[in-house]
Amino acid sequence: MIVSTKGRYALRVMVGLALRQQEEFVPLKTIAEEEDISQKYLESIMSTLSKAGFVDAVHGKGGGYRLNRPAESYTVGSILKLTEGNLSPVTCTSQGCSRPTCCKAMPMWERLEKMIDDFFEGITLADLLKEEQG
Amino acid sequence: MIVSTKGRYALRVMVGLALRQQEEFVPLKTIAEEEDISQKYLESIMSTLSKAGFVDAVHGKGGGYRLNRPAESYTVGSILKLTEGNLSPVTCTSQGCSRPTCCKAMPMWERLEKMIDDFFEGITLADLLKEEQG
DNA sequence: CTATTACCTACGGAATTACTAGGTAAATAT
DNA sequence: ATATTTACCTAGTAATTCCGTAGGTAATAG
Repeated sequence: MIVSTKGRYALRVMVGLALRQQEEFVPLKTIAEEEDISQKYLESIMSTLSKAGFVDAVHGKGGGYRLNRPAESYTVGSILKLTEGNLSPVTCTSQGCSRPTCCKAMPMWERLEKMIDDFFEGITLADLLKEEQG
Repeated sequence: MIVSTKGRYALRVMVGLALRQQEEFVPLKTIAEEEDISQKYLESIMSTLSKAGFVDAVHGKGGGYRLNRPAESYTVGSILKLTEGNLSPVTCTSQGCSRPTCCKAMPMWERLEKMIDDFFEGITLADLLKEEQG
């Protein structure tokens, strides 16, 4: 599997924040309850998003997190790459091939990786907001 | 990651067998040495391929494994699905979504899964044989 | 009947994933 | 000031998956 819970949670949280635009700061506790994610686990995810500058964070009462850019400017790819590390479908492309001189499959893996990257970079948070719910 | 060593080894083995067409039976030991894969680990992979009827196997001297169909008839997708179980990029599509009624990302995951499936089903062992080596 | 091969069940170590525990620091309200 | 509310930090841990290993049994050929 390419995308673990960490990346999927991050995406859900970002969608949730995008629904509020940049109106207000939303405390972690509220996000965790709304998204039904463990508060403690969510901390580490928000920390990643905050350090990377994807969200603004303020301490104290009335504080919390909010987006600092419009939803159109966040690609799904950027969020997933940040939280997952990378989106390589095989270690061959991310960590090198063990048989570089003879691997017949390498060109295929490279094409696949590019296809997946293009897919995720072509979708923004704003696109996700438009989706019909299941 | 979508494709683990198990699937990648299986693919390499099948490519190796395809190079020999259906001329001869190749013993596991030979395959393991050529592909530099642990003999014991390879056993479990060959067992999967054999049970699924992807290869013929015969015991005893002069025995081993060989393809039972032309290389064009094996899609990469069929080999990887067999050995990996599934090729879902997220558990949401393979094991169900934890928030089916409100997940904005679900349509995206479904599109991605289909894209990956189409990709792998569109490539055969014969296509891989034509690839230039790295 | 011996050598060579595939086949089978079970176990084990390492890495990754998905959290949890317990505190500190900053901002605000009173 | 001080209490409350929030984010931030370091560390640990349980569960799962991945990647193999160990040790045998069954079939085939010479």
